[in-house]
Amino acid sequence: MPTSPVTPPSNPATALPAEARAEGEFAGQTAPAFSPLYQQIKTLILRSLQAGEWKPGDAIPSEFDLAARYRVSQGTVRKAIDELATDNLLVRRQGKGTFVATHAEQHIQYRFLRLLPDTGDLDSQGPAERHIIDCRRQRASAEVARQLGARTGDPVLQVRRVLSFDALPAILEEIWLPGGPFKGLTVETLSDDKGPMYALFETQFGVRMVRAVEKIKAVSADAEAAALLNVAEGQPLLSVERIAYTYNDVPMELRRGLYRTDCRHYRNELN
Amino acid sequence: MPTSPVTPPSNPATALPAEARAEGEFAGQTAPAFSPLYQQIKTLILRSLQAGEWKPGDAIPSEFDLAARYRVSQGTVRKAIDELATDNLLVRRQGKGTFVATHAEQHIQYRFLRLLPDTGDLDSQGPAERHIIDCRRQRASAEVARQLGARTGDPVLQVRRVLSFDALPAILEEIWLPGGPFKGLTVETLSDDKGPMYALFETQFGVRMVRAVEKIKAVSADAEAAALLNVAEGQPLLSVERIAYTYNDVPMELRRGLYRTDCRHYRNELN
DNA sequence: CAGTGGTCTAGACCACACT
DNA sequence: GTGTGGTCTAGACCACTGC
Repeated sequence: MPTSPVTPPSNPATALPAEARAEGEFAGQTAPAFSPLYQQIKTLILRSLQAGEWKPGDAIPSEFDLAARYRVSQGTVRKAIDELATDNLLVRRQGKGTFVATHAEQHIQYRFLRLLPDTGDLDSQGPAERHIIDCRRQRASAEVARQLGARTGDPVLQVRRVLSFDALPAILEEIWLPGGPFKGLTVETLSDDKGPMYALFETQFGVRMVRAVEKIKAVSADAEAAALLNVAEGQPLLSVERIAYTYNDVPMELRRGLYRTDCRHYRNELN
Repeated sequence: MPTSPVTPPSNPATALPAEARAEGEFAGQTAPAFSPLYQQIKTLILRSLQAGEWKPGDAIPSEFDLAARYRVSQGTVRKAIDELATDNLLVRRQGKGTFVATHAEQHIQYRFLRLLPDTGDLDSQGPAERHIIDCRRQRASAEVARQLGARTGDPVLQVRRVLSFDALPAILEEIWLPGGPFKGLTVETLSDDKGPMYALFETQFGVRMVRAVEKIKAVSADAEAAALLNVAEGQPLLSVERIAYTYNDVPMELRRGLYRTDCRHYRNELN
């Protein structure tokens, strides 16, 4: 950073180098509208994350370095990073640095799974046993395509599996993944892997799930679900339909789970 | 603020006036541990909220005034308020001030209700029609007492009601409230009131619900629920058990809802 | 216009982790 | 010790609201 540190206070928004000028873009219809500097920095960092400049688990440059790179003050970078950290895209560790969030090496086994034992104090249930039922290449139905932001007939992978806790089946899941990003995913890949599926997606396919939206209903077990979950046909089950998104709100997974809730419950905190 | 503005940088934690010294307290067992200034300020503001110094809907003093009052810089107050705002305890309005969050005059009809129509674009469903079934004074069962943080046999109020959308019953709720804080609550109070129940709690009883935790299960409709919700007995329903808390994590309401999810779903966002 | 929150800066110092 | 994030300050200026 040869020039700036002592530059007098010019308009900082226009003082940004080409890389940092997220303001101009193209401004299709709506007026450019004012966007604070730290928001622009946030966008730039996000772009680097998407582009894979820093991979999950990596440390990103220090706040000071980033401030120099974007020609802003450390405080401004800090505010940008703060927001990315509360979105769980980055993780700060005092004294060490700021890291790209990752599903691997993340102690929480299942990032988005909210099913807890009714009695079990805390997460005292052992690790889930996973059993893949099948993994098929197929074409997206209109419904699946719509939810994945794809077109009807696009290639998709369908995975079905059962999760058990203490040898008791608890969850039957049906998962759809877009064929492109997940080319090469097979039953073997899934079966051989230990650890969360989302960690596998990161390391093998470079796809990091960032957030998800779920639609929950109560349904009756049909014959197949009843058999696989070892309950009577017609038993009430929780149906959890999840769409998971990568960076930039791109949907990358559709998942429909049927949860047994006779000894477990879906826990949700409301603020 | 006669003295400080130019005071040299002494230890700010000990430079606070008596009111602001949230550090010392009594430090029962654990070492006092370091807590940043803005956390202490946050605690002090919280205390004023609990004490009712500023009521829901009121504006609190400006950041500048609070900074003077606590003898810290505006930035420190700002950070404290920031956190309280993201916790939904305060609401910032640029150019106007910072206000105590309230359920009344809050455009969102139901703060904690996550049930949405499957198709209805957005919140296009009309306001809910409410029908109180009964409201009884009784003694807390062991189970209810435990969840409300009370003792078995303590006086509680039990309310049952049905919520309907477009004349179709959708939710059957059973609500338990501690007798003390809600003394004087009657069927009439509830029936006469229009607007969210939590708004009534605020204005009539000075109880503001701040956060809640829900346990969700799938269950079968029993005869009574089936009749009230106009479904066949045995139909799957969503059971939503909610504990709502006021300031300081004090539980103030236990609520068990049975939701019809044939045309609606419980929506949850995961980050 | 004055008052409020919102952004940005620059510099000081603290707490923590590594080496 | 060096380098990182974490806290705190003080002052400048911008954007919004309402008189």
